[in-house]
Amino acid sequence: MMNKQSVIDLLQEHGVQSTQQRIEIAQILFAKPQHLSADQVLAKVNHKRNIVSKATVYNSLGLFARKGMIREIIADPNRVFYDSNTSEHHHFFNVDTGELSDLPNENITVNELPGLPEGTVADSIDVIFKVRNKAEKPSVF
Amino acid sequence: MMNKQSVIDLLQEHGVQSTQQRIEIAQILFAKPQHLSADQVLAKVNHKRNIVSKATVYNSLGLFARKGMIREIIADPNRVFYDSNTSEHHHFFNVDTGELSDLPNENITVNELPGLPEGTVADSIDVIFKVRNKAEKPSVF
DNA sequence: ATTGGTGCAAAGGATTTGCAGTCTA
DNA sequence: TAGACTGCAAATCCTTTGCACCAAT
Repeated sequence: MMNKQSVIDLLQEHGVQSTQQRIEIAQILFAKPQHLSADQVLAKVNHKRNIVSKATVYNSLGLFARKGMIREIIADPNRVFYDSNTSEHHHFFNVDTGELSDLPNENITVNELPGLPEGTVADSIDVIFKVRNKAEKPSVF
Repeated sequence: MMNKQSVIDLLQEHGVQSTQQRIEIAQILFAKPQHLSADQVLAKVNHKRNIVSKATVYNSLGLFARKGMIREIIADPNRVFYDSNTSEHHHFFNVDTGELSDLPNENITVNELPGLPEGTVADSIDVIFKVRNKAEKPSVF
């Protein structure tokens, strides 16, 4: 678990005012590289006692993502995941279980891009490699 | 606009029973290669008169996607897009406007994968290249 | 006739919002 | 103290569901 002072420093580096709740949330996120949904963060933060409200968790995660502290991963149509690992890498997404895992970056190459859409600049690239459980026989609807 | 008989054939090829509403929806989708959300499809289908209900649009889009007629694109946390172009290709997503556009496939290479997660098999790969509007100055929250 | 499809409205789940109270700088 | 942040509950938005009616084979 990242210590409190490191978290405060991290917040400041990213221009985010540090508050009790933001520190709690950041400590959960940066405990290790992981993918958590807002609800999962809420559950972890409030595991011991109720320290942070749902609204604040959502607000903080959105803020952290905008500030580049964490990365938003859109893979599951039902919820957004936040990744505390912002280094270049991509993801496996298990469509059966909804689990996300890391995909080493070396295996994906994006060549020179010919033309971005009119009047736009590159922001980021998300690669989602979808996998299914092997055992499950494909459901024949 | 794809004619009615072609749509009926397409449905049959994919093992989807053809009905009035599904034909209406498919005609919208396959009018041209495009990315539409459920609500956009609903609006287009019912442009003239109310022919199809919201539930049926959602059901049909889900069915078409499962059957491989169209492709589901998860890029915008707020809604799912459906792409009538199922050939190998990826997407640009403008985070400012929420617009999706095609990214020619040649520019992305996925090398051999070392290890998929335990007990899983490959399903598909989605690459979302996020872009921002050039003019807009980055908002400094 | 049977089975599957549709429509409606209500339910559901994730995320956001409004506003009063509280904390940080 | 002023401005920013938080908490709570209500509000929103997209999507799914339950169930009665209708259509396709």
